[in-house]
Amino acid sequence: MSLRNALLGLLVFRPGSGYDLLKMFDTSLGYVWPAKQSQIYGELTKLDATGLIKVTEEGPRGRKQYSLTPEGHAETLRWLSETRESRPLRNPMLLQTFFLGLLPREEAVQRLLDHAETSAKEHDTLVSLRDTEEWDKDMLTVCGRLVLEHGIRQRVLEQEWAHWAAEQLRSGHAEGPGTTGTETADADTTGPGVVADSTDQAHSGR
Amino acid sequence: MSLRNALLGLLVFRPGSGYDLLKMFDTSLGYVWPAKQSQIYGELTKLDATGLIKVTEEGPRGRKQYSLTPEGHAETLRWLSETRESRPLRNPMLLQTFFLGLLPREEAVQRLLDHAETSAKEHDTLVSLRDTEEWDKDMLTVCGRLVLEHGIRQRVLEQEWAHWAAEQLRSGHAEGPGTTGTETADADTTGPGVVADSTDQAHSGR
DNA sequence: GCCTGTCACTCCAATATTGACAGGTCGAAA
DNA sequence: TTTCGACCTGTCAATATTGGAGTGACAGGC
Repeated sequence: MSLRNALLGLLVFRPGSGYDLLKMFDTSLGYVWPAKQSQIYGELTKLDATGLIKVTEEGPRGRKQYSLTPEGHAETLRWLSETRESRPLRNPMLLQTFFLGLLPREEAVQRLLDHAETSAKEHDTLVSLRDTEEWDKDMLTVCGRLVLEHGIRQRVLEQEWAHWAAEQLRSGHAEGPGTTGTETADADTTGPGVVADSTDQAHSGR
Repeated sequence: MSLRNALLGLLVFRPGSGYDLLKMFDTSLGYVWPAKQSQIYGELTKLDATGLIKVTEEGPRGRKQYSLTPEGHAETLRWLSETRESRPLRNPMLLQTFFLGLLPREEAVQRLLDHAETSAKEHDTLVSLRDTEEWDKDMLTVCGRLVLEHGIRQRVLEQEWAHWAAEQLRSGHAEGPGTTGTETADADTTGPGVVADSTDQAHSGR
């Protein structure tokens, strides 16, 4: 539902074609809400049908320039004032981290360090983006910068955390299933009864 | 594709039913990869069909206990070693922030402060979770703690950032479209020609 | 005139996710 | 004994997202 609002939001500032919007997603908005071309065009069609935007001009190669209708403008303001229910965000990296104990310790550590390095690179990219003047051209300057700053801080956090986590594992409690060799894929990594079954499960043991 | 791996990952440690897994998503894994009941059951069926897991036991109320097959175990290890392509994560909060300039300044500031407060609450929840012993029962202790720590640091970041951002807006450059009244929903908030059109757009002006 | 690159849109199949509904079992308390 | 609150499984429609194919128009350089 938010792609829709992202598009409306962009169109508040200036009318634009699907292609224009796509470019903006690629260069800026996509950092916080990625969207593919097929999704953008599809959503624009729907928004047009709903009456939140309309075609105000047709250009060279079938180019359609969309603008907000008053309803679209209202909808955007409504959306902005709406209370967000803070649902947890999907994070593939953390998901993998959750199960990192299944890898041999050095590999697990390496994975974390890789993450730190990736984050460092992204950090540098964002910083140089911040310090560039061109930026003002296609970003919604003030608030765009807030978002950018968030990204930068985020990358710093990722690095610090990853190094800390790697250290945790290295100096780690010997406890982990840790060194599950790649060769023996035995099912009883944890052994039986590691976890006390809760309530009803006692049945199945019978 | 990752829900699948999340399920496999959980099943490495102990066999379990859809219901068991659902509970784990609700209490732990769901913080980094939310999933609904309907999705979990569906995915389990698919995994069973693929041969990555199998039913090893049937319990009281039609309960089916799934276990990993050797293939499932292998798949999990493969997934863990796989290089993640770091795609930007969707973040509704940042998306809204991007367009916060459309709200009157005080409201925008308030939104940010609300976010700080929400994060503070979540922070406390996570901290108390960390300091609880029961935690060890259903979490994959070592790595689970790494993930938890990430969550805690994240919430600290959110608070710091939100306060910083709020300050930025408050002391802000008067420039912003800022004080768009709620009453007059006029379309020309930005006025014409704010942004220099790039390349091809010149056509449309003709 | 031809070629290449960019612009610009449409359509589609596959998969992922949400939200809601439906239905049955068991244990314990009232 | 009934009833209630877990427990436990499923299905469905709607929507969101990904990834790609296919099409044609226009501009500039050769």
